[in-house]
Amino acid sequence: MKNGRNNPAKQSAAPEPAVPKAVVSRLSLYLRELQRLIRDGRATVSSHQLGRLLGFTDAQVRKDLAYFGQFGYPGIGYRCEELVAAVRKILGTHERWPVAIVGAGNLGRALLGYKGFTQQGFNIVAAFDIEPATVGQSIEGVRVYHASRLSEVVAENKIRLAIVAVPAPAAQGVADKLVAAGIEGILNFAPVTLSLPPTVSMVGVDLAIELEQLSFSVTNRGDAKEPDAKETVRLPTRSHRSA
Amino acid sequence: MKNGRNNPAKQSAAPEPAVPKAVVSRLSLYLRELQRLIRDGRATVSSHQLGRLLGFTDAQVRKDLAYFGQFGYPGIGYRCEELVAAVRKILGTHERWPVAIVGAGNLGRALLGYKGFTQQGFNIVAAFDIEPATVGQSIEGVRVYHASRLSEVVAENKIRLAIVAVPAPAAQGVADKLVAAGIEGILNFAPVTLSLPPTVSMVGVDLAIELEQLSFSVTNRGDAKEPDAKETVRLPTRSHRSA
DNA sequence: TAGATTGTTAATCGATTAACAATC
DNA sequence: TAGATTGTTAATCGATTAACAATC
Repeated sequence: MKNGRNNPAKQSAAPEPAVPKAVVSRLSLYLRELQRLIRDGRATVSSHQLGRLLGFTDAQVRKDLAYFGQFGYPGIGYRCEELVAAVRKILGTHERWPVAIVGAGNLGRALLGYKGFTQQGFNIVAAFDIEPATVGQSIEGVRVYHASRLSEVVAENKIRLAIVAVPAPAAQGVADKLVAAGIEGILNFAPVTLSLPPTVSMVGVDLAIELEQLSFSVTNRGDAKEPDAKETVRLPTRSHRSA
Repeated sequence: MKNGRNNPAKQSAAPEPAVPKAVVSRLSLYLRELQRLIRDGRATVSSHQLGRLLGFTDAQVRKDLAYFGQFGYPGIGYRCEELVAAVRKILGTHERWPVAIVGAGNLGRALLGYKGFTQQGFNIVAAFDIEPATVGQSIEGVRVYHASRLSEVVAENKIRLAIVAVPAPAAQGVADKLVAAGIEGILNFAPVTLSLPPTVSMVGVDLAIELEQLSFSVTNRGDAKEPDAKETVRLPTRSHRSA
């Protein structure tokens, strides 16, 4: 119906609006909130309610979801269970992902024991390090291999996602090995910019940078919006990277 | 010179364009890259070079910096040392921040030992927990107090920033106590939306969500841009939350 | 039915990019 | 000087919000 007429140039393969990164990020927040609503016994939720919980407008919630299909019921809202299933399918977490972690130090060990991964559909199935004292150990039930066995173990376990938790100077080398091993996505905790081929996705989490963002907003207070302090109710801060 | 004429309506207190959150986030990336350039012995860098390293345009780099002043030299570029000092001042990390951490479990302990915080101007000076076995301990040289002593210790040490690393169900309660203690900014690792007064800033890091973002981009591959594969050189992935 | 709420289009708003005079 | 690069304004692009017919 749409895109059919008056566009003789491009024939097949509609350009597909391409989902903005920000939309996907909010999708995860919707999912988290929906799961909590279900735990609290809620059966349905409106875009207005869901938005209010996260500090978004109802229009934004509907628009975000509309990128992927029609999930709501006019007059009713969204059925929580149903929407959770839909969002998980969109995000790809309706099936479990085996994940590798490189670096079993301070941070790596904490991540190995993080329950949230398991709960949301990720299983850390292998760890890698080069410390002789660490290699061969089993941490939180996960075996630590020597980094030289990366390709082998990744292939054996059909691992597509990896977490990098090594010191900054080692990160690029590790990333190169992960790419060579066929890894498709990297969650990078090392405070460095990684050079990666465009075929590999990356999400970076720099813990010091997160604190810097806080430092900035705490330092520059009173500047931004203020005029409309009409809301008496204590509203949730915008959750993920707000401030 | 600017804003002087033809604006008789608003008299004092110029509206101040208000810095977009995305700009501040890139500022941290510029800082990280500049620090590496200095380590590599570079004295100056152009907006084009700095942008290239991070996957931004030169115009964006200049525009971002222009929000805060004039730091460059036409024909030369930016002096790295000088720009680092300027950016740190903007972010507020030219002075050290004492930070509290609540939750000395799995993740909390890892954060207590994280060197990156110290390097970028943050000192974790106190930890809090409620586990009798943990309270009283000293971890990585940081004393663990009982959570009931929050207000007291926060005031004594003039702590303005706190890290929340407790289980999800405890997070809101902890946040309330932090607010009551006068904390101004919270780095939240608990996978929940916190309700906070607008006077308190928050940055949220949900580790499972970061993996979900990866899962999405790895799942939806081949969709987005592709047409211009003119770059043969392996360019850095956009560093912080790219993909 | 009246009330609630969706999906979607159009209007608004904001952020990025291009372009260029000024400067070293 | 010619070449490089800034800071800034204007043009473009994209994302958010408002509005509303369709639906339950």
